[in-house]
Amino acid sequence: MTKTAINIQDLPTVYDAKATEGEIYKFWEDGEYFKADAKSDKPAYSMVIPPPNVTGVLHMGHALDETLQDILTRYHRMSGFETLWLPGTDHAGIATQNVVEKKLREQGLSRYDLGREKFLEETWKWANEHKSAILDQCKRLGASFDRSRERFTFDKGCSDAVKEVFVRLYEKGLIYKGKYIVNWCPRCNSAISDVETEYATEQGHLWEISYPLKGEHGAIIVATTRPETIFGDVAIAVHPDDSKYSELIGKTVVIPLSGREIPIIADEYVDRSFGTGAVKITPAHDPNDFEVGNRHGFKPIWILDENGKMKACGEVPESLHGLDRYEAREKIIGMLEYEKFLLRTRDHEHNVGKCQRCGTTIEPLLSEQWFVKMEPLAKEAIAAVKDGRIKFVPDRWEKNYLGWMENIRDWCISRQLWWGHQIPAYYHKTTGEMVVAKENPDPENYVQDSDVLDTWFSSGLWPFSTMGFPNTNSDDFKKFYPTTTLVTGFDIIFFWVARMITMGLEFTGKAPFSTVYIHGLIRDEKGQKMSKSKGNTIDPVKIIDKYGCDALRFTMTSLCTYGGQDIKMSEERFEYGRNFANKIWNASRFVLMNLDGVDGKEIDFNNLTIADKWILDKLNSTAKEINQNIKEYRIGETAHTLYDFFWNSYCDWYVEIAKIQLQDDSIKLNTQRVLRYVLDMSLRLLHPIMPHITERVWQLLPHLDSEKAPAIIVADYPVFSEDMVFSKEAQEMELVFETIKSLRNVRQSFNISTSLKIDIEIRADKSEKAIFESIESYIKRLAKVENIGYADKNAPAPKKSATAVVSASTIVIPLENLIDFNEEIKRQQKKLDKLISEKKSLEGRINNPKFVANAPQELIQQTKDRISEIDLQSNTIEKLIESLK
RNA sequence: GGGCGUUUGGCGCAGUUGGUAGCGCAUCUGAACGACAUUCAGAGGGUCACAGGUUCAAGUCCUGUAACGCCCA
Repeated sequence: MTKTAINIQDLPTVYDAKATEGEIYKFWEDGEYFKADAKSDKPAYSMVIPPPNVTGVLHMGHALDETLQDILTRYHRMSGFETLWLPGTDHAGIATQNVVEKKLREQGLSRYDLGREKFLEETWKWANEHKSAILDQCKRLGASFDRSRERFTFDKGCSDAVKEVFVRLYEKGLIYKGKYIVNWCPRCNSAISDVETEYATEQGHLWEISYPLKGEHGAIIVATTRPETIFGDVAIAVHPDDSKYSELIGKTVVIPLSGREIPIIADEYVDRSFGTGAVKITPAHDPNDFEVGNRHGFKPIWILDENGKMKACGEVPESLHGLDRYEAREKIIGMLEYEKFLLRTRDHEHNVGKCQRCGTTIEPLLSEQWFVKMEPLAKEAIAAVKDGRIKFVPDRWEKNYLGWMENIRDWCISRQLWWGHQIPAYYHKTTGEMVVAKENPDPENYVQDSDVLDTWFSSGLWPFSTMGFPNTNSDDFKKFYPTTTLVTGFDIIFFWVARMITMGLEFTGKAPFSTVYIHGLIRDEKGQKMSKSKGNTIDPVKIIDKYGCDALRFTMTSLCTYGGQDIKMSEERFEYGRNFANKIWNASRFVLMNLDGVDGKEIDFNNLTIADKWILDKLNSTAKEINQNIKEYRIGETAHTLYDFFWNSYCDWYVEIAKIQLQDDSIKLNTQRVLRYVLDMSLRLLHPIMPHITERVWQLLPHLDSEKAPAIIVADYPVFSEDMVFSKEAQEMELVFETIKSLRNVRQSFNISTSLKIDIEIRADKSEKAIFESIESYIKRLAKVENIGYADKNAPAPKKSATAVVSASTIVIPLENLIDFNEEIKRQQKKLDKLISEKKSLEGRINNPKFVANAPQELIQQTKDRISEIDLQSNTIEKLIESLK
């Protein structure tokens, strides 16, 4: 990594990301630059990573999320903060258990064959093997997180925090155990929470079934989407005001195929317009029916088991025992039809709950579970967002969050799994008495609850369980909690963000972060979600191999919008970042190759050319804009601004001009200093987004004697400086650009080869003559001009020439034998038309008395100035056209 | 049903307080050069979904409509 070891001339002409990035990352690791110091005096900036699942492999979503966090981390590290980005992984209860069970199945085993203890051993083994794989992959992304603080949601510290929180919530009455209808996944064999249930519209049927009245003729017709549950019916309900059924209320009917007798009841819950207006009540298998059942004091009857199969119980006909719910449905329909109980079958579209993990249709099941009482916790979580302690970016997500929080439902936290934090509740073996405590009070006589907690319960503690909680006196907790920013996708606002906020406020009294930065999701080029099953994923590691990490980062970043729109991604888009990295590389090569003899002194401000001042001014305003953009989380704009500055200002103009200035011994040294300075500052500005290439070049660059930083990663981030404002020169440089562009345009219009040098005659306006004289060398080189002459502004327009009207002046290019005058007339006419239409619209304004009365003075003046400029130019062009005819 | 988002050149998208529409890709034309062909120079291309309204002035603010997408019920 030392400068002397490298011969600048040997640097490859194409940037080799692969050869650079690993080496640079190691350089940072060896230098321990990612390590945060809890004892530092600097103000803290901290962030915790949204812990990826241990089961996961790095995907584009991580790549984006981690890149944005790394940008913020690196920016703050360079801006004087003691910066901690804390990495870790999530034990991912169901997902991990599924993976290990699948592996067992391949060996013909189930988890029950192993038993709980052995199964957990296996799972731990698997988790330990995979725990860090995804974070290792993040190294390829350049992630500058502090691996010495890496955590796992199931490690000792996090487990202690979970127990502490569970016990305290229980003691406060905020955790309770009870029998309620939960979303049950028959495949995962566990309860899941409301947010883990997704709804999909499905084409189903509505079956109308006749329940005969007991002891008399007649029947009541009930419409249902789930005929297989009739054996669990405890009543038929109708609306109390439904005259159709009023005389049936209180009568008894007989359940078809089973013969059990149930009453007809009245309940306002019934929707009269749905089906026949009479519904069956099955409290054990439907959430609404459960409520109705409770109101009327019915005992629920279970007829489906945890696997979604018909129970072998007295209520269910023997021929159906053990049948899967869908098989049973088919069979029951047949039986009902045969027995003439089925009156009608209609198509019916309805919403069906699906398990978010495996897509299996949810079975609402009445069972005993643990819940967190959310309403009391939500109060503070709502207040914290409303009063601004926590800010969402973009702010529209605030509404989304508040809407959910304000209608919060209790959180089912128990899962019938083995992999996870086992619930710290203990039951007496004989009396059944329950004790909730961090440790088993008496292992001889008490057994622990067999259920485990929802993974998100531990994720909800992540910002403080990782900082030492429950020990709130730890150095990390004191220095880095609360964290500053949380960066994540909108898809886990409810799952995770909301829960961290409630838990953080409850247990630390502080909001766990002050800003939640929400970005969009990465989709494929058609806007579809990427998924392995669809086969439309893009592997970030492959992209890094092919285009380079910095290219990946820059491309992704540039696609972020302030509104957090989803990003449509296709592989070709990474060429954008790769090309930019290559541009940086080559501009740097140019500068490095031209720094021979440069000293370690600062720029001499008394010996600056107009171009020097322009680029310094431009750099300065760019730095200002970038700092502002990052502070406002306008990361996409940050990328665009830097791209534009570096490529279009520095490379396309300043470097080209510097080539001229380097030929002039009186300004050579200072030009070298400016070249170096602007490159150095550009690299720093770019570093958070493109860390590797900027560090690489920075290490090669000779620095000022006063430079203290050993690496760009810890160098000062550029900020706006009053000393670097050169408004006048920046304005005057416009003349350079306009002149050169016009001349190039003339050249292209008349097919004049670039190898042919031309002469020009400038008819300069008084105010511009001096500037033209000072920029002659630029014009000569960049527009391939041999001789520059001057003439009076009002001299007659010469024949046989092309003309460029630039600002208040006119440039004549004599083109004997080279020019087709009809072409020139056409060219000039086009420009004239454009000016005239612009003038027309401006005049429309200025002639409107209301505009003059209301518009800001500055704008009025601007408009007037522009009109006179147009007058001047169009006048010149008109005369020109006349003379050409 | 409620809420949110999107609709801008062929494609993908920017456009922060209202002040004459920008970028990348693609297209067309041309290319001397010791940083770079992953490059350079030049050019063409948009009645900003639609209909009203506010304003001197609307892509931008307000109302409504349509299409697509997401979240919640």
